Amino acid sequence: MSSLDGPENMPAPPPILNPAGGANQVRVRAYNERLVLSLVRLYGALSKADIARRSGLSAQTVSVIMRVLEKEGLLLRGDPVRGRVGQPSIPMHLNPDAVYSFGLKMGRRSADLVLMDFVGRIRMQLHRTYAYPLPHEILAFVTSGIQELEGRLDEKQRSRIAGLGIAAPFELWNWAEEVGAPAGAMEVWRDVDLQTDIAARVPHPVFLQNDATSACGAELVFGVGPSYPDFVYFFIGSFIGGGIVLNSAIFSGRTGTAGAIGPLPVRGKNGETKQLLEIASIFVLENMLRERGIDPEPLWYSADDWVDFGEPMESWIQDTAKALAQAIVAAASIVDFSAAVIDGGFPAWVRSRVVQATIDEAAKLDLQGVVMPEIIEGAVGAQARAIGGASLPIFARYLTDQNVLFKEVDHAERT
Amino acid sequence: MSSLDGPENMPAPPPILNPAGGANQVRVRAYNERLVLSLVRLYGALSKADIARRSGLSAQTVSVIMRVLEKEGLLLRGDPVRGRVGQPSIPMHLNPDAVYSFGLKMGRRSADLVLMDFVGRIRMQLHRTYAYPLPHEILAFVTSGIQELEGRLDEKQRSRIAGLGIAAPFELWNWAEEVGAPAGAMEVWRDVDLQTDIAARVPHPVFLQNDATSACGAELVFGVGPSYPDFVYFFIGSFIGGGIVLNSAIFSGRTGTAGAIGPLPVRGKNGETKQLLEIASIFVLENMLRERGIDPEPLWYSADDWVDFGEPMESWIQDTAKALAQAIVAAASIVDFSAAVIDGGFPAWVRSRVVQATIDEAAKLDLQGVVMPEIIEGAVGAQARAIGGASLPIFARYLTDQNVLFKEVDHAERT
DNA sequence: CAATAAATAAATCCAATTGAATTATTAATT
DNA sequence: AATTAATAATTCAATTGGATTTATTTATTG
Repeated sequence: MSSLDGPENMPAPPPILNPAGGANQVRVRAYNERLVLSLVRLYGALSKADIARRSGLSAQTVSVIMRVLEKEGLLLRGDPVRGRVGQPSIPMHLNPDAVYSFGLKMGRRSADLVLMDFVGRIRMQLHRTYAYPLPHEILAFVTSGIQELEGRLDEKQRSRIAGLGIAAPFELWNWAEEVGAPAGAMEVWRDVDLQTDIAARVPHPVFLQNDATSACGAELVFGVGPSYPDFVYFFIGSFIGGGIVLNSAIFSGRTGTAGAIGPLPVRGKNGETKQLLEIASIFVLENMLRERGIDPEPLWYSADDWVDFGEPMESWIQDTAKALAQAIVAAASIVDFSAAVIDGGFPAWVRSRVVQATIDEAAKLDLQGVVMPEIIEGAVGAQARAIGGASLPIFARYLTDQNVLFKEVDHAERT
Repeated sequence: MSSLDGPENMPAPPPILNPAGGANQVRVRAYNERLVLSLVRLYGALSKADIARRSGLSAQTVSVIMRVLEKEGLLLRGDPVRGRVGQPSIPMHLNPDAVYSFGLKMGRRSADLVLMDFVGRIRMQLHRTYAYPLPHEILAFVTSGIQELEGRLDEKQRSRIAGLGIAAPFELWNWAEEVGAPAGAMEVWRDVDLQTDIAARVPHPVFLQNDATSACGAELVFGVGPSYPDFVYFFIGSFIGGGIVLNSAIFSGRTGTAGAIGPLPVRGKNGETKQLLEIASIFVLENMLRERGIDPEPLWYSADDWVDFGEPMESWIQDTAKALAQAIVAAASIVDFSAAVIDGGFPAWVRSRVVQATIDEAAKLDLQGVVMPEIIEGAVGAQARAIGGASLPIFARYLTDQNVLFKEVDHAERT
């Protein structure tokens, strides 16, 4: 009954535990430094004494660590806080200019390259639209783009670039026709290893993650994450995708596709079973517009700048909300998420209407016994994917997403 | 857009990070000791050099740690392994008698008390059936039972008892009538804190966990866990319940009910929407038997000893398999589980037929785009809940479920 | 006997803690 | 207004304790 009946009949079980799990002083210091930076990031600004209280470390230890971090330029001291008994505390905050990171969002209709600083602000960006993406064009965009953006930095700033994080869809060759690519044009992507190809042309560490997962990560770090320890996330782009946050950490799963939620079966308008992505994707809206003779191109110029497309958009929002509501109930039946977060490559006013419609549709469903999550808007917006991508190099090097000492980095790194 | 626009407009975000997250030497040693024990447990037997390689620690460190653990009686040395060049290695394994632990499974129809050893073998057990559980009877059963079992141990053995782990259903008062309890009889449970009440009467640390989650934990540790890093688990008791394993660790969620899966909506025989627990629970079979004038009592005498109930059981297995198949597809759409594990309070031959029927039913569903998990039988069996309960004190004190240094224990401990 | 691997003893290193001292402030009292 | 007490932040110096490094011993194969 048990697999532990003794050493003799053990058929050498596979190694599941992290093989490099041991702890020592060097790793402890590295971990504590990341912990300090992460606490400062989470709270915006904290004094040494604050950090000592929150980390459980001694004041002396924190003092030493933070002095080092300040000397390295990662932390800046703010104005002393007076008004309370005792020596005034000196809040320390992240130096926004201490670290920069590139984020590349590559999509089915457009690509974005952003330069993000240490506190998550976008400092520069480039945007490009296309009918469909081709490897050599993407490569050219990212290499020339990085060159251009780096050209606007001085030597010192360039030395502070932590790397490039790519947010890209998996299996681009699927559904190529639905987005209007010529048959077979996307097949080239089957043999492309974007991470390796870009790493060969860029003098920085390169990271890669699914685009929706990246957006979810941005929401976790810069959006509603601090208020919700776990949530299911939907990002409506030309295709809908998603992500899952558990215990304040991205859960990407064995195959990296956890929370993909695109293929989730939902009941369509006429009672037929459809996949979520066949309803709640912007390409569907695009096709609806085209059918009615409306030019859909403005969808891709700038996500923050849609015009009101009237009836067809109204109809798309309704369908999308119905499908999202069902997906949320299904997810909530498996895991007791505290929130369902909805964002997308569209303006805030569209997002707001999608969310409200989803709340209304969810109320119509049978919720007996289900712990329903709060259905809320994402706080990051259309650039979430690029921001999430740009976060990858920073987190890999300076921050910790959880209080885990020796977690294996689940996104491979190439230098 | 970002929540990090500066310290001035931060409304003090809630503390999500573990407040006691700092690392120091004492904790490092405690962690490394647990890591060594966990590696030995996982592999059955390992030499010091093996542990050094697998943990990444230096040979000397491992040597010191394991000598201490051997001195404390937790590890035993096996026969030297010769046949290879160099000094023969000495495999070390857990001393089964180093630690004992009580496990109490309290259900709607029966209770079990087991004494488990350090390697997960049941050494003694008591069983009791009832029409429905009442607090004072459970308390009497556990206190007298522990007294009786401890009486069979000598003084030295008694001193090695790590604690008592309780596996019990949440919200016992729900569905009371369906299992034949008189209306209102289960209401008393609303005000009972079983953990506290038992802790007051038992001289050991007491832990509490949902019964299905406990069974899932037993499967993770003593069953298929070593072969599958993540799986969704179903335990068919008088009510069906479940659990979720992610990254080789139990995920119990914010409210402790993740993977409860009982209220999952599924389509019933006649196309109507039902909750999973209304179909795939043993109480349903019990009622079917009673309707046909068959005495259902043998269901509860011993889970390993059912008679073949013929047609009604056949019909129940079919219904159950249909519902389980739908639940598995729903779960797989959210998380890319590598397996769906089915076990229950019934004999292995029933489990085997349920699993085969579920595999057949799943094949009939639309699986387009879904990463389907392997549907397999649980390896632990009917006692999984009690074993999982008994594991709680052992894990809390001696082992680590993941390579997480300072995880907060998610089951409260009372001494 | 040479090569190899396991195991361990001794010395060294390093980061966290402890305890005491310093500094800067507010609060209370004269 | 001046003085004293209390409090809190920060840091210096000494200590602690566990991991690593280096070197040695032991046991085996070929």
